[in-house]
Amino acid sequence: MTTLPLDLRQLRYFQAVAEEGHMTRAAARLGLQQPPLSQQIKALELQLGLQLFERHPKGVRLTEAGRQLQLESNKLLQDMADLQQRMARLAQGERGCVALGFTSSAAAHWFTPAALRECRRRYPDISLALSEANAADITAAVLAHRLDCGLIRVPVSEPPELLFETLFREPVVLALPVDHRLLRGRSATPRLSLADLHDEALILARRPGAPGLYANLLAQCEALGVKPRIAAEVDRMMSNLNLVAAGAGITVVPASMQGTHPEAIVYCPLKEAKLLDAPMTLVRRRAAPAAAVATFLALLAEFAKTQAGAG
Amino acid sequence: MTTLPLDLRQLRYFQAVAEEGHMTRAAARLGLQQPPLSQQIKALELQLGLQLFERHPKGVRLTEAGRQLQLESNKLLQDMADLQQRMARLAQGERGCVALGFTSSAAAHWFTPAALRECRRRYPDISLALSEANAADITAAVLAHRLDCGLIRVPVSEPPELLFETLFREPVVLALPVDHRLLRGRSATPRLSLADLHDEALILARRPGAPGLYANLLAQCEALGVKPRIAAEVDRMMSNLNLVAAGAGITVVPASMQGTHPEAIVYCPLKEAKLLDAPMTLVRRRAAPAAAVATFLALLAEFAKTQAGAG
DNA sequence: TAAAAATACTCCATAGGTATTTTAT
DNA sequence: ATAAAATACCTATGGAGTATTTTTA
Repeated sequence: MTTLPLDLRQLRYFQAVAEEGHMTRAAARLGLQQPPLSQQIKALELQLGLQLFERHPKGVRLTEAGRQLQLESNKLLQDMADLQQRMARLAQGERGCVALGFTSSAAAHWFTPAALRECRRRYPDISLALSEANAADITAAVLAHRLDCGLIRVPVSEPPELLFETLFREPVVLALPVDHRLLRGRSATPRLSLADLHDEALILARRPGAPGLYANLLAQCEALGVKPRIAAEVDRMMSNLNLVAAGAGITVVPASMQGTHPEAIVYCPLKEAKLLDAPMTLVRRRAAPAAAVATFLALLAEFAKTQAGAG
Repeated sequence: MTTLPLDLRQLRYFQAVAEEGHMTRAAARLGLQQPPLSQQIKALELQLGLQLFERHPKGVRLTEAGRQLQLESNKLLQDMADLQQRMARLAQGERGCVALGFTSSAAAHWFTPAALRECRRRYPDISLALSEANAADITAAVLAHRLDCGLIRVPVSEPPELLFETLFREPVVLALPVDHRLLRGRSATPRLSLADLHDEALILARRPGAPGLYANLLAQCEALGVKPRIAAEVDRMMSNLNLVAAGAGITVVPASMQGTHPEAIVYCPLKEAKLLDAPMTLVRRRAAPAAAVATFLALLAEFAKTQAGAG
């Protein structure tokens, strides 16, 4: 005998009657008439094979079995309501999981950690799965649904299924040792030009698998006939600045990195900054994202506006 | 917006589809056709505002939200099944609560603790609420639903709403000190008569509120013109035997107490035992008892038969 | 006798069935 | 081209409403 499953509706009705101790009042509270309520209670008693209420002329009273059911079904109904609540939060994007990839250069910008911190603060039930990789791998992972979205600088390829959105562009600045000759006899932070780089010792970060900021810089110099000397090639932008601070040469960095080694480095605006500025690019699939991802993307967009103002 | 409650049926359907990864197979497993199943799944997705499955040409696959729902609803469905199971056990009388009262003389008989022990062994989920009181209080408590049933010896009143059932009758025996003069020059345990009590030192247990065995004994003696001397009055039957063992006199006890102080007391059958035998009486309401009480009563009846054979 | 619950019936919403179309590989 | 899911439409079970009767203190 495979007994029929319990009916949630009947349990809810039962709860109402148990609390009111009165069929008619319980029916009113439930927004229905007394007879169907009596019927459902009776059906429940029949199915369980238990008398749940003693009928008295001024209402009903729980039997021992009824009291037992009340105790045990209360928890169940609560769990059910909780489940519904959690699902609603999932649907509204207040809960869920976002898989985000970023390049090391995207991670280096204060925007990235700040946005993630804000997401955790505002949406503690959105869990962020973070991973760092180069732009090509991130693009492939988003395409393959292994990631929901990615933060990169310059896209390396643009498959039609993906959307590349520039969150903001960031100007670049020249970084020079405080005692560099280009600074002598000028204002504290003079506006310089690419032409000033001619014959200068230049420090570059070359990222494998991504034609980044420095490829662009060299192309622009070549277009102007300017020929800097490559003094060093390193693998992280922060290393550039360490070398500049040591007086090994000059470099170009996103403006957001200003402030590193303030005692040893002077950051100067560059006339051609617009030609060189570094984008922060969001990669995502064109298809509508899951709700939690949408929430995260909205937060990123909002934060990007903040950054545009601040930059 | 008070969202509609979740539908358990849809959750069960969802589980089946999630496990099968295939609408048609899941429908077969659930004993229905594919279209209504698809409809219910769609309705669930619509209500939650979440896509639960990705539709593929060879079946369906859970989305991230679907996986979440699966995890959380699994537990809920399990809890629901458990609740149903527990209620079924309540209905079948394998679980529940029995409030039992007994007099101290009922408790003194091995039958009572043995029956309770057996009940605990066979039905560990039936909880026994035990209380000791005199027969009058027990009768009143059963009448007032404070107790489900009671074990007493001689009923003190018999309200029509209550049922008094003699589980078994127990003969009484005479208990004499081993060196008593009635034993001299006879067989080891001679059959004695009430007439032999004439002028003997008799030890009685007088129970307040219950005309018990000893009131009956004195009445029978009087009817025969036999006049024993009352040597002592105590409040527990066991005390009688202690005094007999000390040689203070003789007494009459239910046969079940034979074996106490075997080195000092001789128990002799009594010719008039039938007139004096002590009943074990079950008190209960005439109305049909709760299932667990019925189970307990059945066990008592079964045990009483055993006792009848053993006695 | 006067409340509250139970019963008798009616109606309709919807779960489920059947037939068919659409979809995606 | 094929297997699976979606859609369209129909049927019927049963939940809920209305009117009435029964119950019990």
